[in-house]
Amino acid sequence: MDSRYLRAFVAVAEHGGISAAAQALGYAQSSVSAQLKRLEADLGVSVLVRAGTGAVLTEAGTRLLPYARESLELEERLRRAARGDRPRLRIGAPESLAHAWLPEVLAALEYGAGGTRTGADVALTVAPRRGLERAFEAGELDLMFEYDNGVGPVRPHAVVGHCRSVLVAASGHPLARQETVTAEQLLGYDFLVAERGCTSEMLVDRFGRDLLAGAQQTLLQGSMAALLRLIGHGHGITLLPELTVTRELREGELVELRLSERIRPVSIVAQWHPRLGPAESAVRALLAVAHQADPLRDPD
Amino acid sequence: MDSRYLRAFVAVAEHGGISAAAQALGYAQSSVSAQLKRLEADLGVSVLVRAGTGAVLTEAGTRLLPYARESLELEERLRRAARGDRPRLRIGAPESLAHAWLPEVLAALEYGAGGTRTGADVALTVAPRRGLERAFEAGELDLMFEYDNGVGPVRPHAVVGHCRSVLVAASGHPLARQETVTAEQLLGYDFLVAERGCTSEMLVDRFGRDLLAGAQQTLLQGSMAALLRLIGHGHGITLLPELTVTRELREGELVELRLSERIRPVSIVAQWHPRLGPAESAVRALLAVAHQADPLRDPD
DNA sequence: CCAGCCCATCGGACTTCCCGATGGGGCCAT
DNA sequence: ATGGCCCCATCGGGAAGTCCGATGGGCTGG
Repeated sequence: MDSRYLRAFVAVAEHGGISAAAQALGYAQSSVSAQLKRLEADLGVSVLVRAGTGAVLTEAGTRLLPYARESLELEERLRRAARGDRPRLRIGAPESLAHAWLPEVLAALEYGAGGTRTGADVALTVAPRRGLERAFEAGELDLMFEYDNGVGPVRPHAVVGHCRSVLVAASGHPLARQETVTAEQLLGYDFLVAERGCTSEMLVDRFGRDLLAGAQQTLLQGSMAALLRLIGHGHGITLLPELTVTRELREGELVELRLSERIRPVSIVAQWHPRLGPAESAVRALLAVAHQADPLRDPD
Repeated sequence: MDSRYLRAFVAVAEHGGISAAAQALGYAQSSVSAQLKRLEADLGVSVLVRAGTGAVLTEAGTRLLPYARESLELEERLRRAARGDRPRLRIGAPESLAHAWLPEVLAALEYGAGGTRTGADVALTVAPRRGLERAFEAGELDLMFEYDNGVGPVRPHAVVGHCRSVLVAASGHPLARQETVTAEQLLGYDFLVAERGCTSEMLVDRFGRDLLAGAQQTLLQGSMAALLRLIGHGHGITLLPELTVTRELREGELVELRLSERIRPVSIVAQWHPRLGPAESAVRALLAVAHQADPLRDPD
């Protein structure tokens, strides 16, 4: 099996046709056509249906595509490993972690947890949870950080930290003056949701769907800074991991609402591919740093 | 990059020489020699040092080898996926789990958790912990079960169950007559260790190294049945997850010693590769069955 | 119904691939 | 030391693969 065949197949899947794929790859159309024919002969199944308008994947082709992508991805890692290049570590994280926690961890890692440089090229991708999971499964990420709030399908993960969840608002917010705030009182105020799949699911988990259905919600994805600025100007309240707003609380830009019910803390979890190769040691160093920084860690 | 090159390289690494590799692969010696030359030209590094007695891997070759193996492994999965074959699920487990827990889970899985057949070809490998981890990282296992007793390096994993640890002995054992047994009293008796890395580490964790250093230990790996039979005949005591000896305790073949100190329960954890493809659904069904069967599960 | 696009196929030039044969070099027993 | 033996690289030739441009059939939309 030649990876050129897989490259051709992926290109056809992405460009919608053999001619377009050939142009993208720098081959003649007839060459790509022949490559796909050989691929199909090799696999023993037909992976494309040729039509007048282009080519679309058969069912077998749909099954093949993720494997083809992974195979090309692996070949890339293989070449890097053989050449002895610095390992590449593609990290994905939700914005609330990228905003406040991850930079410190990465900095501590790079400036040497104990003097040892990790020697990995880090590429950080900030995206909402669903996007991260998709990218991770597509092989576009080596290491992914998420929150674990106990909902969603079980996946292999390693717990790297814990964090309280806090309800925050501007210091001038009406609720900020109260000694305690009940869940029902929240209904009257605009609720800014930073990340679907984290904050909002935590709320559902805690208060039931009713709260979200009743409360006015504003979704503001992609800029934690903008969301916090909005909150700081008195536009609503939000629920976030404490570490995301540590600075803002310290500086007095935001205040924590004293909710009558305790909100369950979330775990920060990491997931990575078991066979990262050289990048594995960088992951271990990074997790060690994260573990050191965990304010709620068990002294086990 | 042609996978034939990688196959040739792996064969040379495994057989210690080009001639032997060629014979194993059914090529002429000169062909394998040329393939390796092309591989090195393609990668831009030399991966073998040729000697009079054979060929050994260079440093680059050592880095390359696991990637080459994974690549061939992936190609195999790719072919199966494209052909639409039943997914293959290679499961690894320590013997204490294979002895009593895993068969029930697999049976419940196969006879349909809710009527749905999983349609996966299961291959079960029973090996001690270290062997499982090595096999898993070498890509020879898709899914691995282990105990988590909190020691060892952090890895991504999913908790699938919990289990008490019990000290067991024959009903006629001197300690079996006592109302409670202290840790010091154990020192006088032969201690049968089933699996390095699980039972023994649990003991170290609980009682400190001194107990193990002081107690007479007998290591009996590879046959849980033989170990339990020995215990049943009065030859020593052992510490095992309760589920391993559920039947023996019920039948009265073994009795649980009532230790004065509580022994921390262990978690049963699973680890699998994030991109299993079609086998993923089989894993999920299996974990659901395991979760149902967990006697100590949180009603979360 | 025709222009335009897409894809399969063909023939030819070129390269790659594989084999058997040959030869150099190290290791070991004689 | 030296010859036998094994290992590997290289060479030449035949087979197969690879790529290209050209050609033609089929589908689509105007």
